[in-house]
Amino acid sequence: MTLHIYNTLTRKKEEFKPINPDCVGMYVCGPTVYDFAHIGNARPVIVFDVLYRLLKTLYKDVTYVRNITDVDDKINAKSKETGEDIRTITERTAKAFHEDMAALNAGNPDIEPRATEHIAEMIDMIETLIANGNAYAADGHVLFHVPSMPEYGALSGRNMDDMIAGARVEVASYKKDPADFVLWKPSEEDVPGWESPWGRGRPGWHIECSAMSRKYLGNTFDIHGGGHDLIFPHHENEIAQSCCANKTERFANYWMHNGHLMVEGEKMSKSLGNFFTVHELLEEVPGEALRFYMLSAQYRSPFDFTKDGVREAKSTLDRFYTALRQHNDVVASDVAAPQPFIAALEDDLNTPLAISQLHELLGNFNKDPNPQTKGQLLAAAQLLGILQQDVEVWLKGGSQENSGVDESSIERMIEERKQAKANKDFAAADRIRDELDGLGIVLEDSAQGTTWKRK
RNA sequence: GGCGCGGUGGUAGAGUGGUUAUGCAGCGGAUUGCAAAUCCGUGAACAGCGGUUCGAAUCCGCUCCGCGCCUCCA
Repeated sequence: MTLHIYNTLTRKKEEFKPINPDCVGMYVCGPTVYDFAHIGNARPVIVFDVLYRLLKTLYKDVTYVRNITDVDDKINAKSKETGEDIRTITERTAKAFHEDMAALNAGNPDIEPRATEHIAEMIDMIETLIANGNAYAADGHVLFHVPSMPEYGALSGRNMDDMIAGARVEVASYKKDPADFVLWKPSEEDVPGWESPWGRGRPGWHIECSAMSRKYLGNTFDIHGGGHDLIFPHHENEIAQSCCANKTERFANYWMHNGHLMVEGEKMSKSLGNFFTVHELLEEVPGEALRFYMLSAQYRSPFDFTKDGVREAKSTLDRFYTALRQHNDVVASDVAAPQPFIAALEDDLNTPLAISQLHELLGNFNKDPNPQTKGQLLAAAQLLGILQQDVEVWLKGGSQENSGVDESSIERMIEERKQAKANKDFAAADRIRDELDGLGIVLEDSAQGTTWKRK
C-alpha cells in the first residue's frame, strides 16, 4: 500500500506522487488571529498534523507551511469594538493559538509565515497579474478578472453562469464582471495599510496564500489543505491567482478538505450557545482526549461534536494508559507501527480504521504484555499523536484537577484500607474505597498492590 | 435555483459485490473478599423502491430525509 489521498480537484482517491520524492511540500490555511480558536478550527490542525507525521515517515523531507492571517477586516472590526491595538490583538491571539494547539499535541509547521510580513510579495504578484492581463485597477481597488481565466471553477466544480444566477450579493460598481474578486483594496486612515502602486491599501483575503506558498514551496507544490468551506471561493481564487501569475497549469497537485463540525447535532453558533473555544474546553478535558475524539471519524466526514463523545474518548484513552501502567515494567522495543495500521492511515487518513487496529494491539498487549507489542502500540499511537505522555500524569491528573483531594491523603487512605484488608475488615476497606470513589478516585487492586486514578 | 456530500446494529463509526469491523452500552461467564482492571463468549445494521448480477448494504436509477457551499466562515 502506498499513500492515497482523496483529491478535491479530481473528486477521486488518487495515489500520492510527490513532485520531488525527497521533499514533499504541504500548505494548510491557518488561522485569522482575532479571537480564540474554536473547536472547529482545531480539526484541520489535528488532521494535517497526523498527515505531517505520516509523511515524515514516508519521505526524507517534508516542508509544512501554515500561514497566520494577521491582516483582515475581522481583526479591524475587533479592534474598533474593543479599542485594543491591532498588533496587540494579533500577537496575543497567535500566542493563544499556539498554546491551544500544543495542548492538542499538534506540532508547529516548519514555516509559519505572517501575512503582514509578506506584503511586498503580494504586491509583486498583483503587479504580475496586471501585467499578464488577469487583473485591473479600479477605484483604488485591484481586481482579478475572472473571465480572463477560462479554467476558473475547476476545483469547486462550478461555472460562471451558475454563480451569477445564484449570486445574492450586490455587485460593486467598479467590477467589470460580477465574479471578479479583490486583490487589493484601499485603506481608510484608521485601518492598517501599506503604500502600493495603487495607493495606501491592504491585500484582499486570497492573495496572501498565493504569495506565501510560492515563496516557500514554489510555483507548484504537492498538497494544499484546509476546511471544506474554503473550496469556494478561497481556494478557487488562490488557484486563479497563482496559475495566472506563475503561468502554470497546476498550483497544488492534491487538494484536501476536512469536513465541518456540528455541535450536539446543530450548527455551531454563538447564538445557539453551543460555541466552544479550544481554550475553554481544555479547562474540562485534556487536549489529548479532544484530539483522539476528532480522529475517531474520517476527516472528510462531517463531525458531530458532543460532550458525551468527548467523555467516551477520554475513557478510551484511560483504558490504553491503564494497560501501559499495568505493564510499566515491560520495556517497549524500538519497532515500527504494524503494517495494517500504516495501511489504514495511507488510505486517505482512515483514522477510525487505524484506531480499531490500535484496539487490537491493546487486546494483544493485555493478553501477552511483551516488548514487541508495546513497541508497536506506542509507535502506532505516536503517528496519531496520542499516548505519548507520562502514564501517571495522565491517570492521576485526569480531568478533575479540582476534585479536592491531594495525593498524600489518597495514599494515606489507601494505606488505611490496606490495613483494614489485612485485618479482614472488609466493611472498613469498602468504606474507604467508596469514599475515594465519591471524590472521583478509582482504586485498582492487583497482586502488586493498589493503584489509583482519577475518573 | 445551481453545485456537492451523506443516510450502516441501542450509540459512535469503518468497510468489501458472496466470508467477524472496531469502540462504548447490553447480556452471560472467568478472575476478585467484594469491586476495579483484564480476559472469554454473545445478540443486534446496512433509509425506501426498482434495476444489473448466480448473488448487492456494497454497482446503476428513482424517491424520501439530512447537511454543506454559492464572494472573505476551518
